[in-house]
Amino acid sequence: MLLKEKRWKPEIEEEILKQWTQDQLYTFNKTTKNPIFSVDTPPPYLSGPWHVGGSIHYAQIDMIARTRRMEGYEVIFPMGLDRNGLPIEVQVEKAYNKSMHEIPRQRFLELCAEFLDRNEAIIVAHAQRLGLSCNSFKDDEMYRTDSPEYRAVTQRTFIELYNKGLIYIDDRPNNWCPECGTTIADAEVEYKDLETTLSTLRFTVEGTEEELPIATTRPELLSACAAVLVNPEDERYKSLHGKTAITPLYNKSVPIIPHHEARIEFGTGVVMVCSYGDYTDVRLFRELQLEPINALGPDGRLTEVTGSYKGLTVTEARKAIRKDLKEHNLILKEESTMHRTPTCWRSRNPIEFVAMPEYYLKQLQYIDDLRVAVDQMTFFPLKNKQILVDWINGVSRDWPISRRRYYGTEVPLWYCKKCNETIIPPPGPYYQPWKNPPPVDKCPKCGATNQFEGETRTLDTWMDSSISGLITIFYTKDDKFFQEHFPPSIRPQGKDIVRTWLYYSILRTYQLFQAPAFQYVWISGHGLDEKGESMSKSRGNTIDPNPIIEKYGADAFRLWGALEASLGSDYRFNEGRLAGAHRFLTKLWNISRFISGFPQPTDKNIDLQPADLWILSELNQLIQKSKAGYAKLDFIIPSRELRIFTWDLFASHYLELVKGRAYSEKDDTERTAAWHTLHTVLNAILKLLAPICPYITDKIHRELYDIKTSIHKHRFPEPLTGLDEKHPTDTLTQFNADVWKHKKDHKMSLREALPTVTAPKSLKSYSEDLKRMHNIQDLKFHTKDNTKIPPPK
RNA sequence: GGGCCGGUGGUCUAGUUGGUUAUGACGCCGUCCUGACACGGCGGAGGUCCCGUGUUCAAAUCACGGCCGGCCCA
Repeated sequence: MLLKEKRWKPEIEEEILKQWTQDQLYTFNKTTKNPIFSVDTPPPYLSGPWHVGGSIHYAQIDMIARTRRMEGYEVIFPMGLDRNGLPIEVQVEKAYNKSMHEIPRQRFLELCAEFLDRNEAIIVAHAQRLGLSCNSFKDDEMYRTDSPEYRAVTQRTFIELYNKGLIYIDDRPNNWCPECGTTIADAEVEYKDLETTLSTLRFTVEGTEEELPIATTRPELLSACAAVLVNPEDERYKSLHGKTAITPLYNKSVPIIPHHEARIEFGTGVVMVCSYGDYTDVRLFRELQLEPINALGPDGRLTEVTGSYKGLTVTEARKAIRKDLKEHNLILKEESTMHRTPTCWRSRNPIEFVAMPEYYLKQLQYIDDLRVAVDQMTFFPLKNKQILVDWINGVSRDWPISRRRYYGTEVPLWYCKKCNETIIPPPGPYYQPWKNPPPVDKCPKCGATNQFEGETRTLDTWMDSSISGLITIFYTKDDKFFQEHFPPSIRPQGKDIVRTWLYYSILRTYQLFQAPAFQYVWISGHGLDEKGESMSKSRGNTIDPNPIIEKYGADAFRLWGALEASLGSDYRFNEGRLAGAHRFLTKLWNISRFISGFPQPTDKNIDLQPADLWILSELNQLIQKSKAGYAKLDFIIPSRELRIFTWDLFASHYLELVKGRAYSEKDDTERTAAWHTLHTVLNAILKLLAPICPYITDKIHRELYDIKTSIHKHRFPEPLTGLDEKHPTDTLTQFNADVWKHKKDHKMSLREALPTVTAPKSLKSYSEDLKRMHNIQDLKFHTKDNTKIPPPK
């Protein structure tokens, strides 16, 4: 009963954690009669450990799960692990200093899995230490996006969409490294300032034959020039708007278009747009709907459209065309310049943009339906819904979903070598076409046998992660359950991946089920560093949560996260404030230690005194405000309310007020009422704080109130009925402050007696408690609202 | 370049459906061991609520413009 430890220490948390694990406290009970609430936990990506922002993010999501549990729901809160995709491949390639193309595919996959397993162990252990109440952390009960089961579901959805005619092949420019001979992803592109030659070429204006000099660093792409841009504000060229230019050497007509992308001060102020000199070109081709010309082939060499430069590499071709242009007197000027050049992180060479056939998922035709679906979901906070709405309004092309990478879910297709027919397998198993035989013996179109080629590409990882919500409610595993509990209740996530994870999840769910993907969407802000910049490995400003948890404990860390981050807004890391959160837990511990010295009365009929009624009435307000905050999933509200009530009202005023009664030797109704009230209030505080600080509340609650059942199996307290809501709280706290100040001003000890004090009349009912608290011999009352204390003689 | 969000004492932050002396934390200053807590108590100093204009009887709160910061996209 009596709390033994003098202080709350982080090490106690580890003992409690062991107990939770042993008791399997948070297991999901499918046969429950309670309403079910399902949380589509973001499966952490296993490229490295969490920084404090990541840990707080998950702690807050855990608060959602714990809140709903204490509201009476049976909660599905899975632990998933996102293991597909490029970053892990890059890590492996860096570690072995080899491209994945230089390693046998099977071996490469094994190396990735080894890295993932190592990172997974670290993250899972950390997630548990943080106090996450996921249903299970058992190895075989967490889901992994690279497991055969998960990938089979991803492939099943691909097959379904393919059969519906929603997937097609199209050419799109990709990042291409001529040195490595492969496509690389955007994430692998590094920008470097490299020296290059800026050549000013002699274009002419059609009709007038007027000279139009254009500076470019990519003369070898001249044959792929599709337009010429001038800035609309540029006075020099206003007369040319809408006219046509003739390219040198190729004598091709291209439109002259006014566009803000042309910088007046760069070169001659006129730029040529080619497929594809850089990202800007790629974008402009799309925006201006220009027809691309493939001057560069997938082999990294120039194509026949360039004429005599066919077969040359980019470097060779640039040299050759400059020579030819000079011979025809088409170069007006050449100068050296620094150019921000996209390069391959591995080979360090400039990359190219080459069009390649890739698979696309249709999405444009769904935009209107998605808007409707989005309006059927409730957003926490509402303002962050706008990020999604803006994105949906801006979607302008279909989603490219195939990747020329290895560590991902395979595109489940085979091709007939003879007639090029695409073979699509039936949904169900996990397919690896690059090593598995096709699902047919002979081609359904031409009848050829054993003439098949498996697809080698994989899917964009968002194809996998966008169905996590369905997995959460046992999609394909338990059809009845799935149908009864669709859609999943809530998608909690950061605002940085609204355009990807959230958008794609909504799109995919709609395509599969023609319904909104979630009931609720909860979108949080970012954890920033002390300076207010978001933490990232590339910035080098990440803060490791582990030393913090070791020093202050997970509860203090979580409480800080709750107090700091108002719903949907960014927050900054600040150790001093975290230490402040820790101090609150010490305070709570000491309050509990004090109260644990008194037995909890078992009597049914308690004769509550005015001071007891006062604090219980205040408690009622606390319960209402806290629960309202929890209902909004905005944890700053209950955490602040609890802090203020517990520290500034309950401890400072009520505890002092009832000490006389509580310590009384007399076994009377007044003492019983004090004991009863102390325990009632503490018990309620613990339950209200439990979702935020699961460790300390469980510990105290077990020691004082329920040794058998964890606080996390209990519900939030209900407000007490029949209490008068009107109490002179401000007058009471002000009176106490006045007395304290008086004694302080007169250098009196707090224990010292005061012969006479005159207090506001509204405090009359607390007379006995007040007299004992301040050691007042004669307490009088008057109709004024001030306090009168004669100075000591 | 475009979009979104924000800008409140030294630092960070609540409050923004407009309405009395603007919330709290950390830090700072002073003081005190009071029957749980010095990781505590009590008292105190410290603010043009980014700037400008406007709407209004009334603006931290609404509108417009600007400056600064963050994030995302291109």
